[in-house]
Amino acid sequence: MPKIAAKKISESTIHRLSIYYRALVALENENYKTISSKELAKREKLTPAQVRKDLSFFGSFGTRGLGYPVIELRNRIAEILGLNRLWNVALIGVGNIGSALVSYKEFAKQGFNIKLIFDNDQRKIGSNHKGIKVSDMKDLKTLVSQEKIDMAIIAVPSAMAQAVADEVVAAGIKAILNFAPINLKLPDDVIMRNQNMCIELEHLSFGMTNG
Amino acid sequence: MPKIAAKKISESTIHRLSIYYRALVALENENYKTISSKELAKREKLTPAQVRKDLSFFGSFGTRGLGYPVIELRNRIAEILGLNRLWNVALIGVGNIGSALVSYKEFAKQGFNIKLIFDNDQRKIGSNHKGIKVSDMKDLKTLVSQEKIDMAIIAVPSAMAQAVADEVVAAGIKAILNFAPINLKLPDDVIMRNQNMCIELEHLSFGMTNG
DNA sequence: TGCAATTTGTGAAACAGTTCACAAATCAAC
DNA sequence: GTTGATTTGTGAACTGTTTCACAAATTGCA
Repeated sequence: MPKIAAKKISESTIHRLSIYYRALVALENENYKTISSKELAKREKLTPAQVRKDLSFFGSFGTRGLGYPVIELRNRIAEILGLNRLWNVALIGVGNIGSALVSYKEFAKQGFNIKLIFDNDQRKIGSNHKGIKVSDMKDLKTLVSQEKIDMAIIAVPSAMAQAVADEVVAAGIKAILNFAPINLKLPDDVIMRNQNMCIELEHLSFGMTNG
Repeated sequence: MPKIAAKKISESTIHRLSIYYRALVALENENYKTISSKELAKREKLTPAQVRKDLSFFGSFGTRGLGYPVIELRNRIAEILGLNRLWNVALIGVGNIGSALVSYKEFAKQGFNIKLIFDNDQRKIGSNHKGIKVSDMKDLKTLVSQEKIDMAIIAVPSAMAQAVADEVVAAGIKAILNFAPINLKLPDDVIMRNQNMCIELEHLSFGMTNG
């Protein structure tokens, strides 16, 4: 496996890598063989220099005078992002958000495979969601290690989120996507991303108020 | 209404404002009367200087030696973010994500009121979601102006998202929260935020791969 | 082969965001 | 009041990110 991130890669570069990846998938479908930084930038409302700088952190896979080979670059970015493998994901909490996520096709398409679902509501435990039986939270540790879970998605009410996060960490999971609108306290070796839908709406309302 | 943003406020500051807002609501419930930048920073894993700098863009509402008055600051941030009013929101697309959003209580709690739901699937039109009847996309323009809609949430499949966005813009809406994983092309006077859940998972898989 | 056009890769410059450090304001105690 | 402790508000320094600008590589065409 190639060594990456000798220099630290910025959050924004990683984010744009995901954007490039999607753009390249689209370009492949449109039968492009190569793409220049100029054109790629135009499509995604970025600058050509930014595209080149981002990609240059990971090596040089373009051809001067021609651009980047679409398929090769798409593969390379997939490799960098860790998308050329399957990730086993456990979903904790099968309320509104949780049940939407089970059916969200983009996850599976990118190799994120929701393998286990947990809840602590007795009425939900045992029920079926898209072919997955909801398990009891108390079996978390056992099942997570049995099923080799890599990541957890926390979609429980705010009040329970920290306790759930602690259990997830205790079960040995090192990556968490958190939908609860609170700031989880976690050990340094666990990576976490927050997905707070209200904050995005608030960004819009800020824009409308102070435009 | 007070004039804000003489200097341009950065995206990150706006984002942190939402974080401060939540922290202050929590502090109010814990009966804090004042809070120092030091303590607020500690709670949200930021630096005291950052907190002070962020708040200073909007005036000075702290007391030296004491800190910030919790209720007053919470109110002021609500005002800055535009949270001291109701926003009428139209939801377009009532699939997995869409129906989760209708029931998502945080929206209503922050004054984002989903007033209309649209879909183009005949089987869904007329059906009820949390007391809101799903309308036909072809009535978008009429209903949006009738109900004084301020914002749209687009939760339709990627392939339809641009066409839907065009209709939304034509209906006079100036703010869009987009859940489709594509880059919408919009006029300059329309503000838009993307909410792409896959990208956050990819960020985690990057972290796990290159940790 | 040679020449014009194109486009990458990358140091350097410019810009933006964060942290530092300290004067000024306030508080609490005596 | 005066003193000592605390904490804000903010220029200045610093750090990180983006953009610029150009040499080097490659293509396509004559």
